[in-house]
Amino acid sequence: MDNNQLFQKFVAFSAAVHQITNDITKDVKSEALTPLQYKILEYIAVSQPVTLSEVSDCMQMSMPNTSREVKKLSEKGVCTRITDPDDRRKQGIKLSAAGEALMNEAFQQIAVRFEQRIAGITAAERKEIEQALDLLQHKVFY
Amino acid sequence: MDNNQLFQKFVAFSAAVHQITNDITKDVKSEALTPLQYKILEYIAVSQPVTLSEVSDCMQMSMPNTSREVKKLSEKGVCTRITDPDDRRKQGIKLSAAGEALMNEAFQQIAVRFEQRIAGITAAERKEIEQALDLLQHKVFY
DNA sequence: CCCTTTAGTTGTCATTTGATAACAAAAACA
DNA sequence: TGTTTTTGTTATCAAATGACAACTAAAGGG
Repeated sequence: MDNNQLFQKFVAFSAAVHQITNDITKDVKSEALTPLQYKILEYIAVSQPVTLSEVSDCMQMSMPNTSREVKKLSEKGVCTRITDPDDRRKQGIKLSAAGEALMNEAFQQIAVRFEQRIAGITAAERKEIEQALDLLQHKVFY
Repeated sequence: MDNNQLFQKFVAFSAAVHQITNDITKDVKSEALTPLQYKILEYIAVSQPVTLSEVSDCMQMSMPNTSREVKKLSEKGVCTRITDPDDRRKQGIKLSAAGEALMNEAFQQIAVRFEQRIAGITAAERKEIEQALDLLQHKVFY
């Protein structure tokens, strides 16, 4: 069954991606943040501004726990919350300047490790990789 | 800088893979297992037989904690440990019959969701996806 | 205007996970 | 043979995370 073969590849591939990204982002998170807090901050970084509910949905955690963790993040000065003037129940969560600095540093480290990983690759291969990333993102991981 | 663009894609892609696989495997884990225990069991399933040290390395957890969690898994009857006759310090960890059954069921559920996700794709597209998975796994996530 | 829904907060408790010290036994090595 | 290294265990403690109840305030709908 061809279907099954593709699924096998998918499973192996997902496992590999998890493994490698864990490896690459290992020890990147600031000492001041717990792993969960780092993940939340990473999510905020790429999706800002976000609401608490969006964080809650995407991170698959309950509102009370999300509220607590985001509160800690803003207490640590890495994100800010401003009430949405159109709907004063909602709040827009963004990185603060300190948060931007922190995440820039983190991404920098990750970038270095990523480049080490793909060092010595030809321009043609690079192109192929780029296309493969695009393809999969559109057709499978959308 | 082209380098940076590729890195951006890599980050976005990794995030998407995490998100989608979390979504797909959500609620799949047996009620009897904690998330960590499920991940360990998944690792054992695809790499068996493994030693404790291998689990410890791959899951990036300390030996004491690994020992504890694997002990719980065998107490729950989902894996077995047999002492390596060639080196009696080591032990080969495998899924038990119950563990196999549990993981089969889990993979079944994941497979269903995966197929829903790629439903309505042409044979040519399927081929492309397969090739992209292979390419990335060999050149980036190895 | 009342009622319901949505968005978020606070507090509390249980469970999970991480960290560390102290240990045992087999293997490797000198 | 004695020492060191590898592999794993047990116990204990602290921190992180998850679950839930009770609450506030704003918005929406009749």
